[in-house]
Amino acid sequence: MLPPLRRARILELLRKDGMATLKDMSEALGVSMSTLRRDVDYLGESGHLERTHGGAMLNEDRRRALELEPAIASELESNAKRAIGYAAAELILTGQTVMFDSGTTTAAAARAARDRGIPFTAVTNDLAIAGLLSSSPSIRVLVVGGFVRTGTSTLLGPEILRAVSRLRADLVFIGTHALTPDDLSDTSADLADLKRSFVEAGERAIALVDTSKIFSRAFCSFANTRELDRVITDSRIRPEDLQALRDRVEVEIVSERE
Amino acid sequence: MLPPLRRARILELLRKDGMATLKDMSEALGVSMSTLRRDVDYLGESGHLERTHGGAMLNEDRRRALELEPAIASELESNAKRAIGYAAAELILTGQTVMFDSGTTTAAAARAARDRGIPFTAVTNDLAIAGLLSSSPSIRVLVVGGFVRTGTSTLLGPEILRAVSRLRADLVFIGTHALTPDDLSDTSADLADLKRSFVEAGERAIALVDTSKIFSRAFCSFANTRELDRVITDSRIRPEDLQALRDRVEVEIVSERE
DNA sequence: GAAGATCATGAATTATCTTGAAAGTACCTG
DNA sequence: CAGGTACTTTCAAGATAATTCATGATCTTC
Repeated sequence: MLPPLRRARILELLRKDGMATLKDMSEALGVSMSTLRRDVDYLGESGHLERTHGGAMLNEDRRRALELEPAIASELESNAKRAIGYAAAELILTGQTVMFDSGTTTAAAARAARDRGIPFTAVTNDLAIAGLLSSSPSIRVLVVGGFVRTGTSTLLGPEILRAVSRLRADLVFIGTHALTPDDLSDTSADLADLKRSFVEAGERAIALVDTSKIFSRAFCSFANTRELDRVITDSRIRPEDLQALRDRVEVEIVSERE
Repeated sequence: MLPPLRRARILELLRKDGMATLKDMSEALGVSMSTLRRDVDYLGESGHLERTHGGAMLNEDRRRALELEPAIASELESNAKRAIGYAAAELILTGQTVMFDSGTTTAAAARAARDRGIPFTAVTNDLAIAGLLSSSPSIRVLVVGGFVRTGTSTLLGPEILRAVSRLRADLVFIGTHALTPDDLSDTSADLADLKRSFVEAGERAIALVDTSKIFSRAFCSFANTRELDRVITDSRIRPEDLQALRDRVEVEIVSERE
């Protein structure tokens, strides 16, 4: 069995329950623990899954489709995402206006920003982010109106484009489905249009990217990396990718703690 | 059992009652006190729960921020509210546009409407209502943008007034803080303005009122009872109040089941 | 087409981590 | 303040992980 196939089947196994032990997987695939360990470590470093002692579980984004309990989802939120969110929140100054694109990485930034306790104005098209921020009395939260994308907490639509294009923000946090050294892209034209308008509305645009998304390409490009003011990602980025990216834009690498 | 799963299940247990003893949890999960103690301490340090002597409880702030829907599902929603919501949802016809005012009673109507499974378009200024409707693929959900009222899931502000005044709906469900035979009123001018625009935007306006609110008066009046097409309330209304109300508007009394 | 290099694999060894229990300490409660 | 309960610390056993090496397969290179 070819290694890529084996790795695909590991992810397939994980999709069943969201997590599995190494022992179970080695038996299911008929390979030795050594080989399986190497595969799982590889998939962990590339961000496709998360290692745990004795097993592995799906990457947060891939797990989302399984719709676990929110409390569980939050506990399983990756350290990388938390660290990226924390670094992003550090950039916010008192009184600024900050836009949060829809997504889990930007949600991590929103949570970290809330926990910093400084007053600022937030603008978002994500119901979950709005919910997170609403508990803090020092944060003014503006939700741009639009249609809910079924099964998600994202707001979309022409109304939103108009609303966003009228706004100016000091800081914009953008999530992305895929990032290459050249551009950022996402899965649908709707989303791409919206993210495009977010980038344009901000004085500074910061892309928050976890490494499972890095250097793949999705359907619709929505921004050039040179337009960004910074990319914040985690330390699992490959050195050669980092170099290619640094030729275009300032890159901040966060270290996952704990 | 993998450690992350065990920790997730601890949070799951806590979500049921809000708190639990270490002993109960160790038995429920089938792990030793030592292990459980380590997990609970870990979750305490990461902010997911609060330690107490002999047990643990869910972090209150986190509970609300994480999940908008379960907060409504809990005791907040009385049987009366459920019954009112059910009766309201019965009024919706396939393909109609329905506006949901912000509030727990209207949220009950939204939930019942979602569970009926018929396709319609919903308009709301409530994050929680949008969240619970978004899970149904047959419902188009439009969120009117605005500022979040701190500590609630209500959207407010001038943008929303403009947006609502441009819309037309077949049906509008209105919650109210207080109801007299003459008028409906609420606590702040902002809210009253908004509810006023909701009433005007709808072909038919239906007030959903549970009896704890009936026949009191709040600060700002926002509509005359004669403008309403119907009031839905529960059977605990006093007979003389019911009579006074029926002189002005059609009243539907629901019986609380269970 | 053969010799050498490179790589993937699995086994064996050693190191590290997790777990549960035991012993001692601090803390609530009556 | 006495008795029980919960907490902390420590340790040993088992499980998991990292490291190393031998083997066989594939790929280069001549």
